Amino acid sequence: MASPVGTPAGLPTRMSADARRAQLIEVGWELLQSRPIHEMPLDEVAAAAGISRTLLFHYFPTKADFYLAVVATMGERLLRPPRIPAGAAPVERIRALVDGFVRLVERNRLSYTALVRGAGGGDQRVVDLIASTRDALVPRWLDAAGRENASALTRLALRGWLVGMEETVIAWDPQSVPRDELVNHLTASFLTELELAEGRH
Amino acid sequence: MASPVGTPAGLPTRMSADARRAQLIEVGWELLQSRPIHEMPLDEVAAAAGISRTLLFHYFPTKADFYLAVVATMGERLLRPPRIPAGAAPVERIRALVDGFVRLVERNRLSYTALVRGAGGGDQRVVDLIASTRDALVPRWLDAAGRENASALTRLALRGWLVGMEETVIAWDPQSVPRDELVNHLTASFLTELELAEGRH
DNA sequence: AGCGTGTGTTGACAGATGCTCAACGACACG
DNA sequence: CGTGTCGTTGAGCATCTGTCAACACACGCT
Repeated sequence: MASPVGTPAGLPTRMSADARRAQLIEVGWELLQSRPIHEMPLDEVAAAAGISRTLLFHYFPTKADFYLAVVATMGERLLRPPRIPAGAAPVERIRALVDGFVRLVERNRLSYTALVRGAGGGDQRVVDLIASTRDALVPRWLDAAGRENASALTRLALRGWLVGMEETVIAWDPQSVPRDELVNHLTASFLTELELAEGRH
Repeated sequence: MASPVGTPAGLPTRMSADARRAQLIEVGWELLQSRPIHEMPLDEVAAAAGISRTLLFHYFPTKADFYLAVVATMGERLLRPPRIPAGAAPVERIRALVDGFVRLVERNRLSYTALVRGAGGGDQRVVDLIASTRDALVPRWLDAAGRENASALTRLALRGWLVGMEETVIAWDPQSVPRDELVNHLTASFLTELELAEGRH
């Protein structure tokens, strides 16, 4: 067995509770990127961390809890809101958000898909987590566009638009569509969709 | 145990191979609507069908194979293309497609979400199946809009749009957004998105 | 220093589930 | 009536999740 992840050289096994938790989440995250959750035995997580399986259950009562913790932690880390130019026009601010997301996927394609893949994993709490994460995104984008008090239709439509954008960027092949073209289109698409939804509320 | 599903009264156990396969898929489909795949033990499927677990493995070599068969069969049944008015204008034809999908979700919300939920189930073949099903949808919508030879960006954008629409309709709450408003918006949104994508290819 | 308490840690065990194997039995056909 | 094909099954194996009781190391108290 290779030396445990997150420990200097396999020697020290005893850790503080917080450090252990963090390490386990880190290890789980590594493994999750190469295989879906139900193909990831806790045995392997424990082995990769250099501890016994039992200890894992000491920190996370069930496998689902562990999975939820991993997804929640990494979701926060990945979706940390990008900086948007404060004084710029709405177009530029939206473009910044789009560009930020495209860059996110470019850099972490594997991680990101692994994260979203979890939505179907089956655990209701994970589904809810992803749903609420998406919900939280809508006001942020609305804010960047300089809108407030959006109608129900607007919020619904933008939520759908965001999911569509996710899919678009993930399915995007840089060889057939240049990056600029993608970002331009998505930016214009968002603003158009917003106007359309607001125009008839 | 209740009388097996798909048999007259629990009496006859022996069936033709095709009938048995169909019955098992039907049973699996019923159970899939109330819980995700990995919470559906094959024991229960077998019990619900009134057969032994072993027989299930006789027809489907692995659980994943069984699941794939269920998703494929039901996907075809659900996504049977709706009739679109032949001579009508593109707007009306797109509206017909949108309306058809909304109705589909209205009638089979549970089934539909159960089906898509499988995307994350982890089996690569199921993921591919759903992806290719979505891909196949793009030309159909393009066709209804009277477009051909779409650019790569157009196809990519519309694929994303379709996924966004899926999400929108599933998340739609009829109490806060009237049905007409939803259909109108989605119809206009599609056409706008199409124009936008084509305008700069 | 000695000792006890808290807590990180573990091996052994139990229950569930995917999957295999060898055999049984009913129906068709010569 | 014999024979073989094929639907069917019970028993068994391997893997994985989750439990339990006990061990060991650190720290506070006298």
